[in-house]
Amino acid sequence: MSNARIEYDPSVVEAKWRARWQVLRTNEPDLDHAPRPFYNLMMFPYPSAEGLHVGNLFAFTGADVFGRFKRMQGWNVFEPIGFDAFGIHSENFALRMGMHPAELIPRNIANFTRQLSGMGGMFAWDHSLSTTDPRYYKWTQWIFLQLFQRGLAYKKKGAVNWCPTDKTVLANEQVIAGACERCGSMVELRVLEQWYFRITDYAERLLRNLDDPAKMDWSASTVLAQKNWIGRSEGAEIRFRVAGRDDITIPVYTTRPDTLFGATFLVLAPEHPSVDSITSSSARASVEGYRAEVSTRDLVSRKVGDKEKSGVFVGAHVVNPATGREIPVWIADYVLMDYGTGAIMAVPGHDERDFIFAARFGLPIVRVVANEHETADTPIEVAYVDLEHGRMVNSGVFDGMVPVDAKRSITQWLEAQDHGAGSVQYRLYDWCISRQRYWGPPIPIIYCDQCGPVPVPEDQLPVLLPPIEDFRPDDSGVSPLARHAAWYHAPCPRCGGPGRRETDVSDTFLDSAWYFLRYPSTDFDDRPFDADRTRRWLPVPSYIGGNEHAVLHLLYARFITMVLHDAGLLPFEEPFRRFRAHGLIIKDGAKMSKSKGNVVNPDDYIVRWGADTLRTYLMFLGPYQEGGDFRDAGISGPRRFLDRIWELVSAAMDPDCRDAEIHRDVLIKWHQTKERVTADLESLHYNTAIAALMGLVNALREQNCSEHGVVSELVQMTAPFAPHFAEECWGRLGHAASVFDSAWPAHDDALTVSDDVTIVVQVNGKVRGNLIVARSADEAVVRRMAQQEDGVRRHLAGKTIRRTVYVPGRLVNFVVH
RNA sequence: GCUCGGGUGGCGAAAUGGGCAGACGCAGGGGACUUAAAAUCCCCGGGGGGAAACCCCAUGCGGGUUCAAAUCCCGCCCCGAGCACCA
Repeated sequence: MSNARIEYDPSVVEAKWRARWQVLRTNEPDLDHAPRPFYNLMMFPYPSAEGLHVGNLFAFTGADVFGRFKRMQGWNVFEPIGFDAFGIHSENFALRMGMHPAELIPRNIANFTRQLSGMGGMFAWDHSLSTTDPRYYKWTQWIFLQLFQRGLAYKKKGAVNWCPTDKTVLANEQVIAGACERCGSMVELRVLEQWYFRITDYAERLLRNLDDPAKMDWSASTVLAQKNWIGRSEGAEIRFRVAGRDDITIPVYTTRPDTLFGATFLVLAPEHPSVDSITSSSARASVEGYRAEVSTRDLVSRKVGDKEKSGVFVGAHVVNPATGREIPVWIADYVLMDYGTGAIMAVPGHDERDFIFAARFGLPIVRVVANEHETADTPIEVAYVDLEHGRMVNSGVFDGMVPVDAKRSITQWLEAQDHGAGSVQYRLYDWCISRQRYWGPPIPIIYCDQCGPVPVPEDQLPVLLPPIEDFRPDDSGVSPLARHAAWYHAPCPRCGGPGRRETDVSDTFLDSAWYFLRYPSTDFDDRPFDADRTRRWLPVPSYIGGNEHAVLHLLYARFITMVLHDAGLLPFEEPFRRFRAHGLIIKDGAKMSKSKGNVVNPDDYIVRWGADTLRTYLMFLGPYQEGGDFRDAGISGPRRFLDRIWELVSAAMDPDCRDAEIHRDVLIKWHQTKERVTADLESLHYNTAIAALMGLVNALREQNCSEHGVVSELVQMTAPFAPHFAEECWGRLGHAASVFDSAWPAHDDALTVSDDVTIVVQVNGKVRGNLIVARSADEAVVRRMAQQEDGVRRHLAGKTIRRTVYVPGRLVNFVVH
């Protein structure tokens, strides 16, 4: 047979099947009639100029393997891909290259498309999208309007980091030690009007659903990150009366109302609105000086801990409602205006930060909790913060209680006395969505002197981003769009009078907060997502992505989905049923990044080894959900593995290999492998699935077996990892249709257990021999045989067996003294 | 500082309702084939001792529970990621 000698040439095989998939529309499911829809989602990339590196490919391949597996299990898999191409990254890169992002992005997308189809992804290209396409961002703007109409979008002043050299707003992570990460100049704090989304209204629901298995099955690490980010805490809001004033009380939020008797001063954020009215005339100069000093500091250094505490006395006192004593009021920048009420009761005895502050400024420290070795008068050396242990002291009628109980009792007492009430707070902030930049979707609002901010009517969307040449941000803090007069001036949609467009664009996280809703409906221009399509394909049964998006992207997507659900536009409130975080590829001990100079470009590997070999190698080098170490040398193993399957296929093409007899050992190994690989693919344990397939290949070679049915199923199980290769092998074996339209191999439980088992024989827990017995052998026989093993007999000689431990099918352990 | 991961051969890693530690693979050594090399195929391979049969030690470190611990418990050390004055 002549074609048995054909060598495996990946470049030929891969080009052939990529072309065939495209012609046959193999990867384009019927979105309207698919009987078993399965939406296989992965995080879409930002199309950088550098192209995909193998770290990106690792992520996409793992998701693609899962989609291909599901398809072979009979699902109609929809696996779309798109491009998250708006944002500061593209804009900054374009600025650096002296290009316009509108020119740059299509080029990058073309390169990404080439790479993504080259890796053999099962992508439904007909439904690809780019967030920069007006056909897409029209609906991003529409989503903004949905929130605006429901009162969930609002404007307020917010502090931002401002780089005076780059003349731009910086995100907190772009500020390193108070300096701009790009130019190194010191960052200033500016207060600008910003658009916000009221995500905090949804904090409780966003938190609660995380624990609802009917709605969400997510990686534990991701759930935890979201819980921490939402940061729910329970405590009380307590009102403090200002001494000598009837018109003003100051509410504080505390998680430790039980320590109220130990509150020896109050601290307000420097920006707190009551500061002006309570500051005494003698303190005014120092208060003003302190506030001015604080306001020049950037947001990051303001928030970073482990620095000297600073603050000033405002010259006023409040009354502690528990003790009736007057306590001083200070302002200090360790209290943040945007958490709780912007004011705290300081309990230096039982809070580390208050303790440091009190020690620095000589403020009194009172103990209100004591453990069993301490009394009410034991001086406090370090803040005692344990809520579970110890007893209340110096706390009037609450003395003797455990702090957790006192927390409840004192809250009740406060409510009864009308001094406050139990309260729940969240660490989560409202989502600031405005960006004073160019490369994003304009926020669809027109300001009118008569009507105020007016939403752009839906039928006038999209508000196109004008193609201006000078999109460089300037010193004004106003978006570059404001300089484009023809665009900036627009009539008020309500009264027709002169109006001005909102010049901020929206955050890229808004683009990516709904892209999964758009994919199935990219062919409709009159609606963002079609109701029938959405009902058929969503919520997403499998979403795979990086944990770097554990909080922001995934939380925002959940929030937007919830809002659209409440608006009656979606039949579900959680968009992703199952989410799994993949790991990271490490190279030379570090995460792959351009700044580290350890980026590996997959193109060279695909040319040298083939995409199928690279895919298999990436999935083999470590557990998918943990990542692994990329080393050049390792890739030859997976290639040898494919070569050996190719040889088995060549042999199996011989008619004599049909229905040939299968050695019992091979038969068992075959069924064990099917069971193992199926379970491993389901749980994303790709590295061990490949190891099992290698084991089957080794067994077939040892037994000289290339039975047609076994080799066919081996090829099927290899298909998710090496799709082009498997198609070619499948064809060579004489199967007509695509391997991806074949049914996933089933195993026979009865054939997954071997007839014989190896029993380990131990004496005092140390292995001294082993024996092979029939699985069905009974205990007495096994014990007797075990005692007669040479090594065992030697170690039992002259000793008395005190006890025998027998684990069926596993071991016998003789305990002697 | 807090939270979450993770420390197993020369290397990537397997094995956790406790039960032969190192499956599978890379690199390495030896052999076959070849005039030779590459490719391919076969064999070896944690450390120590021993001629060998065998014996001892070994899953970051120190304790503990158990007939039996990589796996469970207590106390440390190191690495990675995230959060970071959230009252």
